[in-house]
Amino acid sequence: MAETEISKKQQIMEAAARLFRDRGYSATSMRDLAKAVHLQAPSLYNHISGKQEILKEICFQNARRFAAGLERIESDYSEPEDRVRALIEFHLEVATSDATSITSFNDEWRHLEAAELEAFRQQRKSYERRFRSIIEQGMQQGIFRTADPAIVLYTILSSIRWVYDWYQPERATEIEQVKAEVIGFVMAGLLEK
Amino acid sequence: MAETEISKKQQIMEAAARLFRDRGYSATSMRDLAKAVHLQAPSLYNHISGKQEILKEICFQNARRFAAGLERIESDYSEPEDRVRALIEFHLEVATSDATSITSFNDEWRHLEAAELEAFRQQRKSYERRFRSIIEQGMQQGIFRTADPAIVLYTILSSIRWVYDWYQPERATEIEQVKAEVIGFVMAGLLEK
DNA sequence: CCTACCGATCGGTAGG
DNA sequence: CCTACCGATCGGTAGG
Repeated sequence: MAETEISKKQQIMEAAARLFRDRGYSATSMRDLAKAVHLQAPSLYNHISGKQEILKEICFQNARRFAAGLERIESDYSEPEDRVRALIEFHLEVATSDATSITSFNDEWRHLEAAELEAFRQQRKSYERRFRSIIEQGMQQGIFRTADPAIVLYTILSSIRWVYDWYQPERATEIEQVKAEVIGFVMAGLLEK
Repeated sequence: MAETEISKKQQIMEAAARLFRDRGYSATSMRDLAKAVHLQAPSLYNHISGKQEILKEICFQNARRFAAGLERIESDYSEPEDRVRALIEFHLEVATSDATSITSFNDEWRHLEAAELEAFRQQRKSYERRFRSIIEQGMQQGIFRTADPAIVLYTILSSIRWVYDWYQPERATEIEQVKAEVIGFVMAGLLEK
């Protein structure tokens, strides 16, 4: 049945994301993964073509998600300040709504094979370039403090990353506070005066 | 000869740190490591007791380094603002002087075995507690903006981390600029007004 | 979806 | 410091 097929593949993908996050791609065996979804290892191959495919899907699915988010924010807002604020909020939203998949995306992409690794790097580079040009615009307009845009970009992106490792669903009540404070902190570092 | 023994072990440790950074602990085989230092795999065991020992040494050596740095800064400075500034500069100095070893320390410690993992987590927790209490002091004194000290701590620590991944020795001329701008950015987010 | 099984590679030891 | 080699485990296939 197509319906159960899809659902089982989804289960496998989610279990894989969790295992990749907890142990890393290389330390996760297909037998570990099979156990997590109550299958024997060979049965996995009825749903997926291999370990590498799982990683590929996780990485590129998230790359598309970030590209789409950036697209949306660029069309919803025109001021650099609003755009950066929305981007930080977007990153934090993703971090708290789908933390497991994102930590694979953040940390395990280096285990992609050569061709996919290259494509992934290019997509990330493109994302960074667009984010950076928003920062540059804000500096040119005198809204942001003048600084090296690349340094500012990486500092902002990194400053968000701890949330992926730290966030647990039980802390749901705190998440709005976390968002507000991280945004406050970063914007204070960014804005002129 | 003791002298050559020490030097060869050092070569192994440095090659391992580089491989762990590039491929991760699990994806690095003892045969990879042997090749990097021009030995056959079994010969490694004349210098080290096993793969796990290498990771243990990298992680705890760096834990001691950070503990010592914090100790020194706490005795050299008394004002929270000076202490935080010095801590950020210290992290950036370590990142640029010994990037390979530190990325293992940052990312590969989760592959420590149970007993060491527990000890490592405790040491890190202790470091974070001391750093956080400096932040709390600054807030109580009205020097830092009032916020959740834990959120501020993790945001600061993360905002420094990209340098480990990004820094390459050829960029030595830029490093003073990177330091100044990261410190400027973070302190602007932290300071009242 | 399973059992049976493949060749490759793993960390590490024996013995010199 | 090497050759020879160990048992365990890896990702994945055959065949039903």
